[in-house]
This record gives sequence, C-alpha cells and structure tokens, in this order.
Amino acid sequence: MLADIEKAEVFRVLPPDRVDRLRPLLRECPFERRRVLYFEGAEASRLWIVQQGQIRLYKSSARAQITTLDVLGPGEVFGALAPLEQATYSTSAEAISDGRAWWLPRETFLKLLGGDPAVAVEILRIVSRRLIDAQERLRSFAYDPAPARLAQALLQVSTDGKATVTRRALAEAAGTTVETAIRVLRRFAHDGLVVGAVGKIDILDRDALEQIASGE
Amino acid sequence: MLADIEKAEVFRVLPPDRVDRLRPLLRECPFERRRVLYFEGAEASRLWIVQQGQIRLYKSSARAQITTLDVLGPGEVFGALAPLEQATYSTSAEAISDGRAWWLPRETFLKLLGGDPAVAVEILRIVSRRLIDAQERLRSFAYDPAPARLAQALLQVSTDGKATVTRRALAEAAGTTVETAIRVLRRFAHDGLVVGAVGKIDILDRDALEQIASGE
DNA sequence: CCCCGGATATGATCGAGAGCATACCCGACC
DNA sequence: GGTCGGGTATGCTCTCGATCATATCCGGGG
Repeated sequence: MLADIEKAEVFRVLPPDRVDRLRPLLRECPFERRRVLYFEGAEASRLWIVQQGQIRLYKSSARAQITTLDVLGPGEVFGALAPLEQATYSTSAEAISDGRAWWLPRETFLKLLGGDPAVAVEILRIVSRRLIDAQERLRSFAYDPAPARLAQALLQVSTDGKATVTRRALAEAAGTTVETAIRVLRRFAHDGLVVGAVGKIDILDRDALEQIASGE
Repeated sequence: MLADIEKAEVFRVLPPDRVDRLRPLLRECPFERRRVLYFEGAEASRLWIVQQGQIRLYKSSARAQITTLDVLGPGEVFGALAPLEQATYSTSAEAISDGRAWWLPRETFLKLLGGDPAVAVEILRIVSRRLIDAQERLRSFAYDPAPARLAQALLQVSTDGKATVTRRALAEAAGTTVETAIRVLRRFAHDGLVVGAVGKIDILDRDALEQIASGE
C-alpha cells in the first residue's frame, strides 16, 4: 500500500509544492482481482499509477494466447506513457489482486511532461528500463528453452523465496503452455529446487534456478 | 545520407539557434560494414546518431546465437539513451553497411535532456515507440511460428518491395536459424510470394506475406 | 589460378514442446 | 449435498524447427 503519490516512481522527483498542486488532479479508482482496466487498442486516455495491489500488462493473440509483458506494483506507472500521436493503449491491463489505483487524464500528464524536464527525464528513465528488460526478454524468447524462461519468470515474481502465482500465470509470462509449466515445475520439485502447492511455489535452491535461467 | 543533424529525429524539435550551439559538440565518425561501434556491457559513454548507412542493435547469447533487436537508418539515435545510473550499453551495435555517425558524450546529452523538456519528450517518444515495438515482437516470439516471424522481419526491412538482406540477417531478426530461414523463403518463392537472390529478396505478393505475418 | 570464406541449398535425424484428452482435487456457491 | 469452475497432474501423439552434414556457387586475395 502506497500512502501518497509523492512516493510514486514518477513523482519522486517533484518538490513537495509541485506534488500538492498535482494532488487534486488525481482520481482514485479501486479495482478487484481480474478487473481489466483497459484493453489494447482502446483510446489511451489515462496515465495510471498503482497505489495498492498488482497489475499485469499483457497482449493477446488469436486463440486466447496471452503473453504477460510486465507486472506492476505500488508506485509504478502504466497506461498512456508514450507521447505519441496515435494515442491507443499498446497493451491490456488487468488486476491480478484487489487494489487501488490513481489516474490522471493523458492531457494533464502531457502538460506535466512538457512543462518540467525532471518529470520527462523520470518517465524516460522508467520507459528506458522497461525497454532494456523487453530487449533482454526478446533474446531469451528467441533462444532459451522453456525451463530457462520459466525459471526466469519464477525468480522474477518471487519475493524472498516465495512466489504466489499459478502455473498458468507463469506460463503466460514465460511464453509457454500451462502443461509445459506444470511439467517443468514438477521436475524442478523432483530435483529439490522448489516445492509447489496450488497457486504457490517456494524456492529451495535459488542458485540452481539462476543457473537454469541463464541457460545452464 | 543525412546532410545535417537538424533533421535527426532527436533534434528536429530544437529551434535553429539551439542546433547551432549543439553542432560544435558533435563528433563525426565514419564506419565500415561489420564494424562494431560498441559491445553490450561496455560503459555507455556516447549517444550516437546515424548520419549515413545502417546500424543494427543486437544481443548475443552463448554459442554465437544472435538476436537482432533493431536496425537504424539515417537520423536515428542509439547508444546511451537511458538516463540510468548504471551506464552500460544494453546491446551491441554493428554497422551493416559503410556509413557515418555522429556522437556526443553522454554527459553532454544528459545535460541537454535535463535542460529542455522538448528534447526529453522527443527522446521519450522515440524510446516509447521502441518499447511498444519490442512488446509486440515479444508477443510474436512467444506464439507466432517461424514463417510468420520471418514474413514480419522481411516486411520490416523491405523498402518498396525490395529487401537487401541475407538469409542469416533475416534469421537473426526473426529468432530462428539460417537453415529455417532459407527453407521458409524457398517455400515463399515457390508459392510466388517472393523472388530470392543472393543477399536480396523481392516481394511479389505483399498482401499474402502480411497475411502470413499476422498468423494466417 | 587456387584457395577460402560466406551465402545459398538440401537431406536426414531427432527432440522439445504444443495440443488434446482425461482425471483428480478443492473451494465457492446454490 | 451437489455442481461447477479453476488449478494441478499425466499420458499420448505429432509437428515444427533445431542440429548436423554436405554440396554448390561466387567473389576476393594471395
């Protein structure tokens, strides 16, 4: 839970008085698990900031194939980040837990961007980091086998050795199928690397997983 | 060939006098085909701008597996784009033709960024677009079969129905092997979609290729 | 002129993983 | 208590594409 937007990654850089002027412009929006905040292709009218809970950004193809691109937690921004002409969301956004978000109109955000280099540089920093991540995942998707990608996804979502995540969610983050995710995780469990339960995986041997994640 | 940097995507937004002050800070650097401008992981000390020729950004894994992430032409920027603390290049950059580039020191660029919202917003626009592309490619790599990815790569690099590209280069852009690229392109040729030569592919049926690229 | 490296081409093999079917478990809800 | 849906589990099959091997063509350099 994030008490205030002054802690959010976008607005950290602003002096307190600037944040104060911003506060009345923000709307709050509670969301429940599975709620889709927006779909890919819709008009990108809002910049969102997670206050509480988690949001995943994903893309879907034909035949219900889904790729999870990013999972965001409190303080992280998403939505109408790009100052591009064609203002449509490039991904869909779905809540993976109950929570709460702020949003502000794209226009307001763009004005903010153009008015203050600090904000623009901060957003650039955020987007750059995501680009670098995406490029690394691209390399991984091109050449790493499914177990490596699953190990990466698992390490990614785990916080201190524990991951609350279904096999399906892992599969969608790793670009594979539920069946493969289940089989690979069973093998990990058999080899003593993890212990699995329903919707939950505990990591026993992080080093070994990292080994596998980096391609043996 | 780009006559002047005022046409480059980064500096388009600057008024002429700002560009004039910038000009003395730029260095020129000629490069020949296959020259590597920098390697992934090296200190990101320069922002580069293509003046003439083409540069590809790529990542390599173990066993000489290479993924081409982007191909840049005149006016496009690359290199130390991200205002992050750990200033290392996140990809390698190699010339795929003879050409020429400008560069300016990362510090100079960062000062420029912080000093002018217009520049920061422009860079943000560029990086955002690349992020959106990378995300779409990620989806594609996760689920599209090799022929679809190859068709995409071919359409990407072709300029009005003609592509000057080797099978290997296409394979590296599509995340597959040379052999597969060759076989798939042969099939395309057999089906009358393209005609191939050494280092060159002409598109005959763009619609059909787009059909295949989007997953049949 | 010969040699070498890179590009294209093609055959043979083989395995990872997708796809499909089925089954079990369990919590939610009627 | 019964039903239903989602998550996990497992077997079987089959295809795509990676891998390995080999061959041809061609341009450039000694």
